[in-house]
Amino acid sequence: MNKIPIIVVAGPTASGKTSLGIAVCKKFSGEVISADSMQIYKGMNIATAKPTKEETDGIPHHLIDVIDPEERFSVAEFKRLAEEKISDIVSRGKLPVIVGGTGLYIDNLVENIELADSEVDLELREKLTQKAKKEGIEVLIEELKTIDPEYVQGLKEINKKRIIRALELWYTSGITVTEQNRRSRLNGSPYRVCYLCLDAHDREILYNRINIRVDKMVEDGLLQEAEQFRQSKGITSAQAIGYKELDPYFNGEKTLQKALDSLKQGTRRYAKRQLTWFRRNENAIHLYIDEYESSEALCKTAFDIIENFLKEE
RNA sequence: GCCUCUGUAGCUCAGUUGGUAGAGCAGCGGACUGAAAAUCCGCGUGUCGCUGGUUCGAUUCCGGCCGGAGGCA
Repeated sequence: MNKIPIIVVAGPTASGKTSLGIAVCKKFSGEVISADSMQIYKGMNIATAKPTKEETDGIPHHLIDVIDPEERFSVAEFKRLAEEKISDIVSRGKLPVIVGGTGLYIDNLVENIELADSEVDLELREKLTQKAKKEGIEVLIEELKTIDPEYVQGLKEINKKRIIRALELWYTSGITVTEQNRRSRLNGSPYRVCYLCLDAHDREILYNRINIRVDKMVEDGLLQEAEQFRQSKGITSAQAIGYKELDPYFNGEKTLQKALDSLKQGTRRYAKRQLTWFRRNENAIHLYIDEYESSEALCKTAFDIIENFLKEE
């Protein structure tokens, strides 16, 4: 069976993924599938730097504004939705272009990592969280040791969230993380991927773009949007960078300036984590934004790479 | 012009009764399989303003110079 060619445009926040993705779509008659854990939510527009109607310029964008902020979402659901979109796009003779900064989502999709058949059990999760709080995480580690000793042994550090998830997986599906990890890659990927990743040699350049972008968000009404989500207190919006950092300002504990500084800092740290994620991907072709005179020059290089990629087969 | 205080990491500052130094914040590196914009783990990155002197040895003591703050004129 022939593999389906897809393009990925990844990279840290504020690196220019959106505009490159759109340029690629225009050039190769593609459609964007957003791989962004926050842009998927309705209404969270300014903080997540969703492309505006003008920016998209007629290019269809999928998986943006499809989930209510109160609703839970996960990699597994992302993969399911994205797979549907890919076959739809391909059936119409268009090229799927995955654009986004959520590395986990992208890699699960393109590497076809198959997760065990299990439902998320928020109640159980909460119970385990409480238990860890009261009796200490060590108790949970001991418990997990009897279930999946291999996983516990391989842990390089104690990460509460992952330990709880491992127990949750076992109690809801009867499968250990070790077993799931083994099974997840049994079926190879149905895709042939051209994985482009925006990057910068000089971190300062990226950080400056972040600072400018945040100031622009404020001009565009970030405060009003944050206040609106403050009322709803959805589990998701509480996580988004751009709202939680403004809480101390609304509570009168911080000046706006200070709150915005920590918002920028949070975004910088996030960008760093994204870079770490993408850096380890050997298949990614890194395009360094500070190697190019202009965004047109960068686009041209990307176009050449994609053209060659599509010619192969 | 004189007097006082001051100069140590990117920033704010400790410290060394003389044996080339350490906190917080910032930063850097890494992990990542159903919350991932989440959640974790690791790492001081330094001409101790410059220059002479004393000393086995000076960031520390002494002199001069330069920069900063304040006071008196």
